[in-house]
Amino acid sequence: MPKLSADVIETNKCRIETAAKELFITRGFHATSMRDIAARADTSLGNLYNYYRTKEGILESIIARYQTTIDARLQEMFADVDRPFDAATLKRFGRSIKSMVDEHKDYWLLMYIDVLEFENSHFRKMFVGLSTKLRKQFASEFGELKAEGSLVEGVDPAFGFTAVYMQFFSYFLVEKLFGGNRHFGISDEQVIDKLADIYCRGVLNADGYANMVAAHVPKNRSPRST
Amino acid sequence: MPKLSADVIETNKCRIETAAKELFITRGFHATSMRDIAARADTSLGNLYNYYRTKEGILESIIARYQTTIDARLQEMFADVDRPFDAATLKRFGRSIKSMVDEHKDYWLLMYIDVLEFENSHFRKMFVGLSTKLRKQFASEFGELKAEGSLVEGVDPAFGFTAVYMQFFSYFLVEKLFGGNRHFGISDEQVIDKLADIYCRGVLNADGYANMVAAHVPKNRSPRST
DNA sequence: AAATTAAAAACGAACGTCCGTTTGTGAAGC
DNA sequence: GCTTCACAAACGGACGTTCGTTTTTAATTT
Repeated sequence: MPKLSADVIETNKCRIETAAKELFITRGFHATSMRDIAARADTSLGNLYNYYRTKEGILESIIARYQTTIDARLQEMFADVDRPFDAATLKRFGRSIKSMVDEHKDYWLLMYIDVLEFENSHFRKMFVGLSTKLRKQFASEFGELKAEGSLVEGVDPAFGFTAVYMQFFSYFLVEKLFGGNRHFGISDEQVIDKLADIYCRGVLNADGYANMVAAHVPKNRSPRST
Repeated sequence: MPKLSADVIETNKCRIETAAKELFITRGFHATSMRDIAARADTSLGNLYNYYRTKEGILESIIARYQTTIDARLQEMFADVDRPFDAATLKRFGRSIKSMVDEHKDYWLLMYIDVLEFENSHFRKMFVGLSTKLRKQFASEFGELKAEGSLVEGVDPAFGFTAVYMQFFSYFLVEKLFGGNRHFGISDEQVIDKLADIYCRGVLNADGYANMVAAHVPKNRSPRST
């Protein structure tokens, strides 16, 4: 009764969406025609409508497919953060964000398309309640910091982590998508280092900061260190 | 011999560009037609081509007109910063950025149009060499901080100011354009306060921070009472 | 294993609409 | 009275989508 296997259908959809994505991010959604997409996907105009109801349906499918990839990637990055305001951990986190922005540049361009042409309707959930999500994610870590008395009074660690997360994120977006070209004046690696230091110093009190530094000297936390 | 006075021409161009801008930012550049623009500007389709060579010419004119406005606004904001890492000054600066983003939301949407459809060619200069510009802008202020020995060792104040500037800026862009909806979990005013505090603490050393606080709290409303 | 079959998939022409731009023709201003 | 501005009609093409037909497909029957 049905004719194409699910695998083949998936392969075809992938080919179409890859073609569409490449066109969308280089010339925008409205400036890309269904004929362009068909040609680049090596199929016919009419056949696109066997897979998607409308042109916008293609965009939505691309975004949905990406979303799960990005979500998994973010979870992985968060799982790697055991001590949120340990400078070395924060630097590692910053490098992860750099990789994520680099590797999924297309996705973030789609986000801007969404902002402009769909009032960010597909991506809105990316930022709403962000600090709440992070507070839950790091509930035990933040609790520990508070219990230790390592935090500056009046500074919420969930706020601090949201801030440094968004700062890394915005920095690399500007660098990769806006042609920032070292807009902070130093290399990406140095930006990560300096930001991590500023945030640790801004969130941890004198005791907490000293403990953090001390805890990291003798310990051999990362297999990467020599 | 020209026929319309320069004033009238300017007025007409303004009317056309205002109409075009409103359409561009609500539905995107390619999704806006010259007919739409003509209708909203209360003129005829053909007449648009007496003022602009192409549709893209309208966009370029809008951007150019805005650019001078924004540049002046930024200069004004910077001029108001006498002591870059005084918490109260930094908070005032944050509120300025909030106002600027609020009042010129259109401009920043045009920036995203530029990123997507023109590879950011019109806006690139906004970010290149940003920290260098700020270093020049605040040369004397930064020098003074260094001379006083108020700075944390290894932290460049020009870097710190670039970072906090971009942080404020990105935060409000996400709030206004991406539907962030208090994505830091607290009000804009509180975000400004907390970020300013974190950055002051991250950039100034213990002496510098104490001096800054003392210099700015002449009354007995002491934040350090506990 | 080969032939049959009916539904799904591929296709491209066709549809109606809208696009950016050009052109020609009066109206208005120095 | 010549130049410029305003306008609407017109042009050629491209748009997203539909539709009818042909081809492919995999299960079913020989």
